[in-house]
Amino acid sequence: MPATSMEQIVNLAKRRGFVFPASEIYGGLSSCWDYGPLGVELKRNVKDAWWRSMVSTRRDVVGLDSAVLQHPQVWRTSGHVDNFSDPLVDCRKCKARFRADDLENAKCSQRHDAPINDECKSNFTAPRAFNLMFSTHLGPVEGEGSLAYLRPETAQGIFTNYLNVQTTARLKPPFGVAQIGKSFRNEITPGNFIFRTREFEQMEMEYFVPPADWERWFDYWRDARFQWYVDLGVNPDNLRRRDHESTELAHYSNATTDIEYRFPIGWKELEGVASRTDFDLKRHSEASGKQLEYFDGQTRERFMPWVIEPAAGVDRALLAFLADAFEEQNVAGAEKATSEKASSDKPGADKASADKTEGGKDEEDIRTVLHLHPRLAPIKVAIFPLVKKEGMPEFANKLEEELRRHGVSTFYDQSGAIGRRYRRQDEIGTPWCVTVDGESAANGSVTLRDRDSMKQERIAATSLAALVAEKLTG
RNA sequence: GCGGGUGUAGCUCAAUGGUAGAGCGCCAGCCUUCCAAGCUGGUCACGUGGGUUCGAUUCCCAUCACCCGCUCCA
Repeated sequence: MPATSMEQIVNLAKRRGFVFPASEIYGGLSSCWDYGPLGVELKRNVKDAWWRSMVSTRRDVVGLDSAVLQHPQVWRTSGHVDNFSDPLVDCRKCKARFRADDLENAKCSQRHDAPINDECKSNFTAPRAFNLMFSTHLGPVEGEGSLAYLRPETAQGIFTNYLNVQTTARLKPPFGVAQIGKSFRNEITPGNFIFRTREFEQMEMEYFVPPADWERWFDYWRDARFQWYVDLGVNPDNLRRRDHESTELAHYSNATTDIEYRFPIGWKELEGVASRTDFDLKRHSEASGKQLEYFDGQTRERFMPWVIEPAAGVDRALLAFLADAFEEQNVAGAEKATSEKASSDKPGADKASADKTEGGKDEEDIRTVLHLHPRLAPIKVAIFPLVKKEGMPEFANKLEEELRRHGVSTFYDQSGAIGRRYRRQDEIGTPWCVTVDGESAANGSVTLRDRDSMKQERIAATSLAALVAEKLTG
């Protein structure tokens, strides 16, 4: 189990404006969360990184943004109306929950996992149906004809647009269609902060391949998706792949691999890479009467593409990035050493530093750092005038404007000691801090401080924008 | 949904049947030339709704939310 607890993440998220409980002034709403100023930047950066990796840098994948509301027939065809609802019963005695349609295989935990008997059944609550899809009504009149569902996955919008996209973008398999957007599932048990919520955001890509090649592409995407997290700084030791047992496969899949992350709450699914076979296109073709097979002009062959789907959750990816980046360092010893060294040049400093050492002997000095990948960091560069005089604030202001013009997200802070300002930025994952001092106005140089190494270097202020851009793309 | 726990300031925690206090943070000022220094002042809370009571943050009930288990997914 990782040292970081979910509580620490939630606290930091609240304290610094990443994530707030939704409707908090009214007591909150179950498992709903709002993203604050830093959270929304982080989330955007996660999505941008995904889009860049899946769409922008590839010629074989295009994007799509389909509607949350689709024709109800879409969800009947996709199987979500039938397969997304489970009748459940609870045992009043042993508090276990069973699927009402699978009592044959249920075990009673109170009697050493013996099969449940009539005595158990007498303690059961009445079966309740849980349809995981949210329903709503289109138009002012509620009736059969106006029933609509909020999408439980973004994928179906891709399948229903398959022909539109394939023909207009003139694509031939293998090719992919990517989409980022909100989905909704009326989960029986949401919880664990933003890990499982009823409203959540997905990053899904449907990759259409010739049937004979499905295994090759399945392997390809499993590797590629795993590597994506590693490239964005996630410790590979906290990542693993888990193949689904045949019994746990979704109704549309013949093979699925989960990419799991070691969250503070244990190993949990981060992303699923599923082979969806030709299930969706075939069903939609049958139900709509539209020909969705691909005709290969070269081989003169006609085939229904198979689909490999990497489907990631934005919110849980964000949670994983936060958890993985989180570190609390006890720097009491290290800080003392440097401050003694620094102050030894000054007369009369020995006594003061000795007092400090004694007073802080068993006290902890915790430096909270988010080691976010620079591309994910909500703020790239923080700008500090060393003191509020001698033109330093003015110089710093101009530098900030310059950086913002270059699209670099910045934060200006002139309040408190310089060390405190560094700590503030460490806590929200800002990779670089720039300090403007007395020399800056004279020779245009500033101090660049690195979050992870805490090293400082002297650079020309005018080179900063290019330097940051290079580090972000490199 | 079921069982257990929790709910006081932005965060971490106190106290109390007679109307709440600390540390940190934050804001303002002074000071300060590179890793949470110091001084002064300030801001901010009893989850919500009922009940008992002269009086409830405290006791009771309900409700909401969060956390830990039981089950499902991205």
